Amino acid sequence: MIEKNYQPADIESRMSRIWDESGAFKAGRPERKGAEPFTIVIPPPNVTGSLHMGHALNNTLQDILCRFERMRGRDVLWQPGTDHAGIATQMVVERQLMERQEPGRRDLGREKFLERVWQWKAESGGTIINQLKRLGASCDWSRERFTMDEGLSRAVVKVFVELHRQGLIYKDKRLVNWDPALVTAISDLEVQQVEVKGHLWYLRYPIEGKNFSPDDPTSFIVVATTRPETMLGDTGVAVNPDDERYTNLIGKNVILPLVGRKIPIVGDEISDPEKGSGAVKVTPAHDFTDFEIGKRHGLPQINVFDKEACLTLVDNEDYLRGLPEGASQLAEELNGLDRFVARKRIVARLEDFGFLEKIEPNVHMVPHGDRSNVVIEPYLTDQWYVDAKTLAAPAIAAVRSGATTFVPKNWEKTYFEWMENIQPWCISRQLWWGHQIPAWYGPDGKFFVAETEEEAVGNALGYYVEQEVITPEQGAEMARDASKREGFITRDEDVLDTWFSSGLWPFSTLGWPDETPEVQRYYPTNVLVTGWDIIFFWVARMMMLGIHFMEEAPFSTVYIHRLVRDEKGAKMSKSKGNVIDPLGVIDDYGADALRFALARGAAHSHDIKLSPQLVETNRNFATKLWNACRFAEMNGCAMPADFDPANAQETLNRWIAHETSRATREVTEAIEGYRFNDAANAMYRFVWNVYCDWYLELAKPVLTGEEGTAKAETRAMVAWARDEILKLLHPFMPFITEELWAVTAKRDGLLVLADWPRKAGALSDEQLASVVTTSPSDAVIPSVILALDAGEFSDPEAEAEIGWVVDLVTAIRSVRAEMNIAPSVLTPLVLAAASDESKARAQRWIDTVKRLARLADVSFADRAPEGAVQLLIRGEVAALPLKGVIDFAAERSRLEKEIGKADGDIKRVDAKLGNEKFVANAPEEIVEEEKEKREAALARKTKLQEALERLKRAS
RNA sequence: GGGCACGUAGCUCAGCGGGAGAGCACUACCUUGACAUGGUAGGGGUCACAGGUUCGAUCCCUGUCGUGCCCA
Repeated sequence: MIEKNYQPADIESRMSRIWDESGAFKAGRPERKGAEPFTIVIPPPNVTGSLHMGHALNNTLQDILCRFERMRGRDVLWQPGTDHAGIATQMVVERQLMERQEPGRRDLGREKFLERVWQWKAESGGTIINQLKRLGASCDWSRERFTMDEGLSRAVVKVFVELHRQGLIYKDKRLVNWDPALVTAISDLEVQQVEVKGHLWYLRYPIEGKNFSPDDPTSFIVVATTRPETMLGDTGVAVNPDDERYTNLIGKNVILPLVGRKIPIVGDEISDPEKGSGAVKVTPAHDFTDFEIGKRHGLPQINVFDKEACLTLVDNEDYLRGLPEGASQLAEELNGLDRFVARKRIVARLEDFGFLEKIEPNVHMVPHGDRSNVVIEPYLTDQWYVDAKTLAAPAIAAVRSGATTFVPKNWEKTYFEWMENIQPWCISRQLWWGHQIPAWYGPDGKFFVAETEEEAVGNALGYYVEQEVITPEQGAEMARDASKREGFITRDEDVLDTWFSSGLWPFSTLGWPDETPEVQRYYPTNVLVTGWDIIFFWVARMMMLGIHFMEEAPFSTVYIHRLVRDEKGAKMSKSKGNVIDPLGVIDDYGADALRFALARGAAHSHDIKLSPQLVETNRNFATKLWNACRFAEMNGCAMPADFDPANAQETLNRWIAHETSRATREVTEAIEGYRFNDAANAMYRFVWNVYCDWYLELAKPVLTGEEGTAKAETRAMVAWARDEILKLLHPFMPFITEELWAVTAKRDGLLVLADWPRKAGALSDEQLASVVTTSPSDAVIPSVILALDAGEFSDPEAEAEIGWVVDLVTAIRSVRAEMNIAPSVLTPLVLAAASDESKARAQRWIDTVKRLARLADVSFADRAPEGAVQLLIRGEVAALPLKGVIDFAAERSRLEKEIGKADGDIKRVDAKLGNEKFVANAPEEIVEEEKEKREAALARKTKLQEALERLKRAS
């Protein structure tokens, strides 16, 4: 029994439980052993995260695919889980410690702190997973994984060690993006370029050997910089070799103001004569461009900052080297200052001595850490790197060859662009939470990489014994007792970038490096679904590592969806306060409504603009479906076991079978093509505008009429079409459809595992195989094809008849509305000179048409009565005698307008047909169509003119 | 500066070579036995602009203008 009101909250909690208990989402269900697998790995959300609209969209789309394929009989594995989010998690736990006024991270020490992180994870790490369940995500929750799990960690170590052995992981001293607040390196992708209103400082650098005077331009060269404080680390000045102002200066030296360091002027193409003064200071240790310039010209790298981006000058050998007496005074004065305080001091000091020429306002992009939101410092450190360029080559090739394809295809260009310009990937992070790097250092800094401490230590001790640093006895002792080697052999403190482990996700979650049956069966996966904003995080990493270790790309398709924005098109952000919380929306309107709203908006070329109102609209759709099912129930609609829609006798029933078949085809093809919006919108139209608006309305007289075969068949068909609708809608609106499935009939099983309505002409792989194996000489048509032909239901005659009814009813309603005829007034209808076919149709539909068009009765006549409103329905006149009601002038102008339209059509077609080139060049069927159009328009015009004549006579 | 999109009804978007569409919003009427979270009807668009290709362009090409995003 269906409840009177649709209440999503009730249904959703109940269905979640039922699905969970049934094990419906589990991969490898025994009855699907022989089925083809369908695999999606979830792009692992951050364990600290909570569900935002982006997740809601991303997972709705994945769920549509999974439920669709599950209903098509595939063995679906949707692999869920979260990543450990090194920086974010560490920040969350540190904040928690602070709020609780407990000892901080450094006070606790590494081991204790990590215990706290695990404790936090146990308590709060399941948030987003539970939220995904509320959305209805049909993941195999029994297989949930976490990137710090034992197995996945083993995969990480193995990958690190192997890549290192292959020379694809190495240690290097390069500039990294350094976050001075979090005190760690971060990746390019964690850096946000933010437009900042800054300044351009023009500084005078005195030329060696000249007497510096601010009034003598030949005594100095002007450099422009956005970061004057870095001048302490300058080791050169670069000018463009083609810049005539400076060519004579190349090779000379300048004396660095305040510092006194002698640094060369070099010629380098990178210097843009148009920009600033045309000369730039070169600070190789603090700027990516300068680093390259420095390398080209052999300039030293002088690092003047510490890890927190405070000046470190005292005891800084690189800085002090070669400086004149008195330099240490400045060093002491500035030492320890924050970079922005230092900037002010240095600028003031430069100004005092006449070294500051001018300051211009300058809007420029400044890198910020996306977590800490502080300015990122290019910083010279030792870090571990992955040779991404080498790994990228096969990843590029996989897309070029079509082994992996992007949907929509144009994202491939972005992918190539990025992959072809990929930089070495810095994978070490100065954090505690994460996979600690499996490298051990000896006293001389030499490192030993191995999968286990035992192995690494063994190698190290062997080496140092051989080098006679220690005796064999000492070595044996240290090998036996870990405390003995403390301080001699130490493990690398750093951990790996979270993405290093996420990159392994498509196979580490399946049990790799163990040779599990799951790896065999579910790798490679079918599709990765992700937003374009993070294409490089997931796609690139998973592609590179997947191909390298599994010898096959991790997914054959990458579906890129757009972003969810607010109703005005602005990106949702906490600071703007325009965030729509998916859970709030689910509370208000239900998960099904949210999912359907997202799916209907998920077009390929646009971001989705979402508003609560839009979700409400889709909740209304759910209500509509609910009430349609209630209607069916109240009318005793049920499907006998042996019911076959293809054998229906009633035209109306054949028509809805025809329309259902068409909807099935549309929806199936749209999902197959990842056109979620087309699929959802096709269902919206079919349910509302076909099933509810016409089929149920037209069926009402039968359902409320006398018992008999027609009524029995209609009851069965109403139920059949309803079931097809529930199936077709299930991937989009799983909760309501499952509920309605359960309450509308006695079922063999859950809807989630029911068979997808067969698309006309589509063969399952199994069926295909059986067709293919049938030898061509075999005259027997495989039975499977016959069965499928029956499944493709088409009935143009039924379509024509119901179309006629629809047109008639619509036209009468329209004219009644125009003439302001009250609904309570029933009018007669006269069909003039009706064909036998129309007469027969009218007889069959008389009750329905009377009801829907509010008619008193229907009769036939040779011609329309005098003074009637005359409607043209599919070439024949239907008249409403409305003496006393009809406004002759208005009716005349209506008919004249109609005639005008017909005339316009004829003229347009005549223009075409009169054009020799058209007749000669256009395809025959188009010409034929145009001729038919002309005929039709002409016939319409003739009839309308007759009607007008009659009207004139009457008035 | 380089790249990718996108300018179609008030709004959000579909259509992408042969008669301009949907949803929402709006207007009018309707509490008719599934549904007012509803029904019926209606108004509303030189498909950004300019060229070109074509028998024919909202659709393909070029350019202009405008908008958004990504990378420098």
